[in-house]
Amino acid sequence: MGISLVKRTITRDDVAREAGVSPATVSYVINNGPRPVTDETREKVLAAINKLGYQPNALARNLRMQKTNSIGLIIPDNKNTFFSDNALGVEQIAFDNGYNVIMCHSAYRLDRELAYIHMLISHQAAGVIWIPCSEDSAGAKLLESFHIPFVLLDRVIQGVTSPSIKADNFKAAYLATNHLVQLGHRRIGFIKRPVDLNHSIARLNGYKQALQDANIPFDPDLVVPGGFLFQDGSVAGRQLLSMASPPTAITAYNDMNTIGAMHAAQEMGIRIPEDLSFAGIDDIAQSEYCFPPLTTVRIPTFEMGKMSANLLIALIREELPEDQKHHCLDVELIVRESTAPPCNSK
Amino acid sequence: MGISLVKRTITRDDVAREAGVSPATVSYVINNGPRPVTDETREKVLAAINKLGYQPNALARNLRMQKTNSIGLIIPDNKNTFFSDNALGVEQIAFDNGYNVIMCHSAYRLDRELAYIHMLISHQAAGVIWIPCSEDSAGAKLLESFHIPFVLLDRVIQGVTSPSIKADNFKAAYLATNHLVQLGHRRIGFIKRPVDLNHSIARLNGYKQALQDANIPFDPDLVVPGGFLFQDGSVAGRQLLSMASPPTAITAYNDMNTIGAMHAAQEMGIRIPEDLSFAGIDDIAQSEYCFPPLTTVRIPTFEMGKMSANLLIALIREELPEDQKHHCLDVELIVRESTAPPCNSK
DNA sequence: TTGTAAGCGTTATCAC
DNA sequence: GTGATAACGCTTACAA
Repeated sequence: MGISLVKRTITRDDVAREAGVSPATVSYVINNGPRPVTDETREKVLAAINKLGYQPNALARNLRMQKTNSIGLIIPDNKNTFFSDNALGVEQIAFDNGYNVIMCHSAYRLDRELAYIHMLISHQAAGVIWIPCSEDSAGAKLLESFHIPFVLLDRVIQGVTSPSIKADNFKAAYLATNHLVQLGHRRIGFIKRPVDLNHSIARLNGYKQALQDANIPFDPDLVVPGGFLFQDGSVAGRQLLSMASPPTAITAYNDMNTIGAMHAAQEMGIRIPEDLSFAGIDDIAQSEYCFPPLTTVRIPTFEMGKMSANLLIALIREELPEDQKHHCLDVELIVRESTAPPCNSK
Repeated sequence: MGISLVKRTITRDDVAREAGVSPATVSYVINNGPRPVTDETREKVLAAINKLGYQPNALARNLRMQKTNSIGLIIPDNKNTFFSDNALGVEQIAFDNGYNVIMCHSAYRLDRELAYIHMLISHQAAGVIWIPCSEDSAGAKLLESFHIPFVLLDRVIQGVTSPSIKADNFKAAYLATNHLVQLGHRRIGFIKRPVDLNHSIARLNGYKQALQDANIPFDPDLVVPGGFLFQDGSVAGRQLLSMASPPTAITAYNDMNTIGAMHAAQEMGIRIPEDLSFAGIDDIAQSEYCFPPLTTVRIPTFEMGKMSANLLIALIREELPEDQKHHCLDVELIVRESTAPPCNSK
């Protein structure tokens, strides 16, 4: 027994009746205030809660309190580990602080993004963490008009001054390119994002700066567009490698394209790293799995997620100092080298 | 203007006042029923809604209706693409049906799982999709006692009769192993899950059956435990390859371990596929990125997520026929072969 | 066809 | 220290 089989919710009034106290007293026990309760009464109430298996109704509570513990997380694609890893960081901090996360996938579509924003407003979300899929500001305006705080993750929107978190994308590309420069390469191919956004432009600039610092002239022919699929990187790689004077090293705005290009090179029978070097930026795929090992710059996605949640919670609690609204997280080069014997040694 | 700058929520009563009608009429317009409204009144109401930027309060609505549109999704780890891909499928179907998804990460911890289940009960979740991290039935009992329907994804819990979705794990391992058998291999190593669960036992059995069907005696020495990390697969691979009489082909209960083992072999300078073949089962990493190309069995994670959401929604609507409660999704072998010239041709 | 009002399960302000 | 009771914003039965 103990478990009710009738489909009627057990309310605070039931608990009060069972414990022989008033409904208000039950609230005071549950919420540990705002008024004191004698230990004896408390015991009675807790016993009744236990016996009835009472669970407070968060809907009623939130309606009354005029606020919720829900935060919306809007990301373009959970299949992409860059986003899902961010999501994990957000969830972790949210959980630790008693918030729950409503997952919203825009699928890179503005209409879905707006639909979700309407939903979040309707559900009285306490705040939103958002990786926008465009620079459109309609959603931001909407959230602002309903006084729902939000944090922009990885992207920016023109004219929106909300807190933001990003990685040091310039440095990421700089480090990857510079690693290849240090290996002695002077013709370094770069696969760029097919449609440039703020962060991909920063990466292209990092590439250019690393070349410039090494007194290597920038050759626009060595920059080719990749794509969002692994195969796109492969195509871009083949394009670079079939040039009259092909690069001796390749990097890209993200690892999906780096790995695709590396794959293409391997299919072409080119020896890596003897005849061609690679360095990546770890957005999406897990470069760790590559062979030969691939040196990459790690983007701290999980940390970005955690930080954005911390920022949002501070914002909700109105405890966020103005000078801590915008953060750029540092990135780190991870050198991976093969201990494998040369290819033809066996 | 048009957007209120005072932090006061605009309610249905405000709309009614603005439109010069009663609050009830506003509801009838918003909900398209249950009573008819003249076109003229409707226009007035819609105009007022628009002018005031009114958004109905879902909390109040749900409290009144005694039900919500929220479904809980409990997964162990969103970083693992097996789970995040499932999540994407769930979200897609949920969105299409007007449900929102509350993401709950158990991080493989029972206490977190239970904490989330309590949260979902408290929030009056309409249903739950759950990839349990253990065979403990406390959470299931709790959900049942609150009459919250749930679907078990990929796992089963002893004594729990809720609807379930899984992949044909037996067939997956059978296909992978059989692929290697067809290539002529007779000593095939298998990396098993360190702690066996229902699905990993099915995979081990699939491996055994494929051997048996080819009249290859089962050699327990060829089965070694892997782990949850890429490195674990690498260690297991080295273990197999340093045997007195090593296998000529290797497969594993998941691709994390397959790829780890393949990596180990490459580090050891072993030529693939000339001296050693691999076949995988695509749970986690994206085998597509491997070189040499890796033949794998695709587990339809996205489809599993979609199907579980469809099942749950039918269950919520009490429209789920008894004979459609349990589903086992088919799996498919994806043969990938290299077009690369042999390793030493250059 | 439309208005009025009860009630969903809470919290918090009153009295006692 | 505790018990009644008025909101919170909505849906819907009932009244007009």
